[in-house]
Amino acid sequence: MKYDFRRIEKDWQDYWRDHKTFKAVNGSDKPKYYVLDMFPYPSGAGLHVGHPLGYIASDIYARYKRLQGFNVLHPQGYDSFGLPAEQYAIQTGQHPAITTAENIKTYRRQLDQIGFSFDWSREVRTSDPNYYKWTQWIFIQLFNSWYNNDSDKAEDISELIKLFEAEGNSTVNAVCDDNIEPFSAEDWKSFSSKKQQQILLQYRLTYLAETEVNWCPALGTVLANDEIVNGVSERGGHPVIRKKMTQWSMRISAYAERLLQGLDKIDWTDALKESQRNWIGKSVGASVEFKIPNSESKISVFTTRPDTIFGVSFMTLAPEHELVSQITTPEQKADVDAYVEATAKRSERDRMADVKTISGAFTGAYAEHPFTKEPIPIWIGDYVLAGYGTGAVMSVPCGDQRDYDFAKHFKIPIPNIFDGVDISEEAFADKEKTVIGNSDFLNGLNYKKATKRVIYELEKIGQGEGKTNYRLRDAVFSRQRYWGEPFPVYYVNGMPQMIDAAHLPIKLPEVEKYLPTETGEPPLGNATVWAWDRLKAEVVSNSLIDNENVFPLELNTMPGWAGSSWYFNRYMDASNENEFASQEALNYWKDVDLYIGGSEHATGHLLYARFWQKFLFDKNLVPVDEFAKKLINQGMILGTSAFVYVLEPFMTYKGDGMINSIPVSLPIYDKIYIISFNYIANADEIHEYGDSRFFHNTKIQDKLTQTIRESLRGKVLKDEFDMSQKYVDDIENCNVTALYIRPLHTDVSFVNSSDELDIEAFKNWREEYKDAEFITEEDGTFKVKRDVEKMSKSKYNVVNPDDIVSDYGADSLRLYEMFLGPLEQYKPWNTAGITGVHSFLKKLWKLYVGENGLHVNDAEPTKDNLKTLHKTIKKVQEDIESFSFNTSVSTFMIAVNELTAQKCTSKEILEPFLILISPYAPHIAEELWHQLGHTGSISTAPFPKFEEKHLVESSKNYPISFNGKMRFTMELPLDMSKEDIEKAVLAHEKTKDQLQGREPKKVIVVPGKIVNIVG
RNA sequence: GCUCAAGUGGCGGAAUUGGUAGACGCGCUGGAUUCAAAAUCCAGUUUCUUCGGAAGUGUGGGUUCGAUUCCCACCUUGAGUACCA
Repeated sequence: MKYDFRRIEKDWQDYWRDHKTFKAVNGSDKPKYYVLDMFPYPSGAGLHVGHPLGYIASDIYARYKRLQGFNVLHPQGYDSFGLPAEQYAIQTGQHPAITTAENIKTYRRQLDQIGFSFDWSREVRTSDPNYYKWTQWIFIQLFNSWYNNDSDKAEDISELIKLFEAEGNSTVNAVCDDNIEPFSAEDWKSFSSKKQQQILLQYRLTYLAETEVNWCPALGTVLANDEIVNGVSERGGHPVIRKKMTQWSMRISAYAERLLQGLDKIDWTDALKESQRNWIGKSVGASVEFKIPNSESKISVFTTRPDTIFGVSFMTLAPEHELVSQITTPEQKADVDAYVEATAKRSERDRMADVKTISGAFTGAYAEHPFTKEPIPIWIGDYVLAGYGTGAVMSVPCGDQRDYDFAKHFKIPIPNIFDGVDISEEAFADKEKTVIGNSDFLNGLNYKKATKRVIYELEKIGQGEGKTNYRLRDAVFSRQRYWGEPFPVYYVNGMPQMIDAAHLPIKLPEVEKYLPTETGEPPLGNATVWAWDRLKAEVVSNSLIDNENVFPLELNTMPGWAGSSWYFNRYMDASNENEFASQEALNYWKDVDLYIGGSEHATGHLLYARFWQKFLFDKNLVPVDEFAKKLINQGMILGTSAFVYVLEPFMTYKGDGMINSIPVSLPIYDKIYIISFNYIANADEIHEYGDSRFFHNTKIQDKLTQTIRESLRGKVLKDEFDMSQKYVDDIENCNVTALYIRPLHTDVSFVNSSDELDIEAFKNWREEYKDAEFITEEDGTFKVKRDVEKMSKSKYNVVNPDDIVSDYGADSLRLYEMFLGPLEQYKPWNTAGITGVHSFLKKLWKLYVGENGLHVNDAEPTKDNLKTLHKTIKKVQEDIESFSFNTSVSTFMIAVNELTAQKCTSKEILEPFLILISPYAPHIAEELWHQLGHTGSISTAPFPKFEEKHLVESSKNYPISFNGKMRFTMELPLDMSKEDIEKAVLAHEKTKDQLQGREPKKVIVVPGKIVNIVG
């Protein structure tokens, strides 16, 4: 009988489905264990071999825990709302609901054939109205809550209203908008309803406000900070600009401190915690208020170094700071306006790419030092960011390098306030060594004492206080897209009103055009049935809006992370129609015991989900305030791409109609090698910024191209750095600016086995390169260069798991993915290696089944049999518990090799061995288990018990080393005394050879381990 | 720039309370089987070597009887973050 994996895998997948083998029940005598994967976006491309890596690991763990006697919850679902699904729908010109359903079908088929032990009865889809009903419901809870700093938790908004009615807002210690105006109880009562609502919005945990947002014209939507990478959108790599828009936001900043503290009690990787800490960005210091003489305005700054306040020689405001226009003197107006305008023009990416150029302008205004009362010139400069702190800094050039550079550049005095420190070359920023001088009451104090003292003095004069600042900003929650959760919100007199929870879900309306617009009009604006009838409590036609009780509905939709911020709770009670999950279910499953997913969600999903969980906890809706006890980031499986190189003069980037400077990370290109570092612009677009000159001259460009071509012809392309270094001189001599060797991804179907590219086929495939000049090898062939990178359809390096499963089977795929290397590590995929695990499975099969059927019998196991089994149990158990799945696959291979060599047929050995391997290769294990005569699933068997006694040895093959180097081994009894071991070793012939007549200086004997002779 | 992680054969990787470096697998070489191929099985495979051995875990130092493992400095790669006051 042969190992017929196709038949076996299908049979057992059918069995599991028909018998609902992995259905988890809420409540059991067994202890609970919740194993969760980050649910996938069902993208149109389907799964590639990288996707199941984490699922396989979690599945092994879930199956292991079942064998250990736990009641295991191991669910799966789809994060089916959001940009990726919608972008795919737009590309293919279909409705997102249709493509999403199709994609989910593909995903499900692909997942099923890998043999996961998911409980599909609990499947969730974030785009399902029965699911997003509760996303909307949670949104309403957030709207109806505020953050009370005194109780340090979210409370009902009605409590806040009571406080306002009783004593105004002066005694309220809440997290709220910075620009809140104080009012009394009388004031509150006298306010119009609209004004009251406006004030409440400044306190609510989700609120509508005009904020500066990251607007992405190409995607037609705003993006959250974590959705932007290197100044361009994470999805598609489109430019992002700053824009003021009225948007829903989440007051996540209220939870900054608790999100930070909570990290200490969860078992997540240090790297991930570090990146969340970084994102929260706590810094402790003081806020200081600087008065502007003869003006109502004050400048408030945040500083971590209040101790250096006597070193302030100027102040700097961000160019966008609201005071700039007010305080600028008429003489400086032209300068300041020009600078503000120039800064506004620069894209985020430009600003990021060019942090070295110092620029700024003097406003002509002066502030007053809080202690010395000296006038302090007020400058503006783009090194101060509008979005951090107050958008203004007190500049202490002697203590901060950026202030120092700015002062040097604009010839502003640099007073020294540090004793015994030379600041003629650079600023002195070492807090630990600081001794303050020239600073009145701070003289002679160190950093700690001076900080304490100065805060005391500032508070005394009412011009400052100790303050903790967080980098974490409130999260923008509106998207101008179609494929997302609609807000349960309608507007009366421009003020948002929540729809009563009883009427949820508010279903996504049908629209004719669901494409986003570049101007920011949300697609829901095209819906004709999208108004709220308050009396009937239903969505009605827009034409009725003039009626007394019919109001417009919110046109924005929620971002992709809305649905993923609480889905782990829904799995606990996925079909509940009355609650997002019953308290009974929530109290039983509590939290995720093991969460596996990618590290790319560190500052997005994983932070937002923690935030919502803490909020739900505050509202007594969930029993724990951290949703996942342990989290593992699986590494990415990389694909091998093939490149061919083409010579190209640099093309201007016109994604948003703007001219950009150096393409630091232009994602529109696959990869760019810069030969020279200037820029060719069109003749009518000549700019000059700082040191980088932009000019245009086609003749020079042509000459350069010629030079490069001639230099490169016949050269072997080895690595891009050498290349650029080698030719950079030529380029500069030509006075020319830029040229690229551009690598193009190649479909491997044009590449033969010796890596030669069929250039004609390639050119037909990518017609735009019909006339391009490709770089050849010395022998004139077009060879591709291989490089390992992220697997992606656009890189033509995708390996489809379907092919692997059909050629080698799911068990081979599962074993191989684990065998590839440590789970957390990034590693390249190489299909060739799978034959190793596949032939292992065949050997495993042969161990149980011979030509004439099963050859397992009741033979008494030998000592060796028992030893092999028990050392395997020990190692595999240790490995699973430390998530070292790659080494347990090796252990299985060793065990099968040994048992085969031992000709083991004993059921007593082979049965427990099958249980051991069943989490990894469940299909073959079930099949053999069944053939051994069992009727139920192997997943209900108990995990074998390790017994030390089978591993006890009587002798040890001692390594004998000389000066630490092992030279030979000696078999000696383990109960031999140190002295006898020494004697036996010294008497050995090879010892004499090694010593060559010298006397051993010292002999180290570690019984049971090693002997080392120092000679 | 800062933070973190990692550097071991042709390749993926194994080995840490410091104790036989290269497990396991791929690839490669030779052999058996076969008309042949696939499949399977056996042997070998870090480098150098005068075949006795010797060197060897990014580089240079240190601690130790003994270091891939601990300490210091540096180099390289990857990831994250970036004028955060």
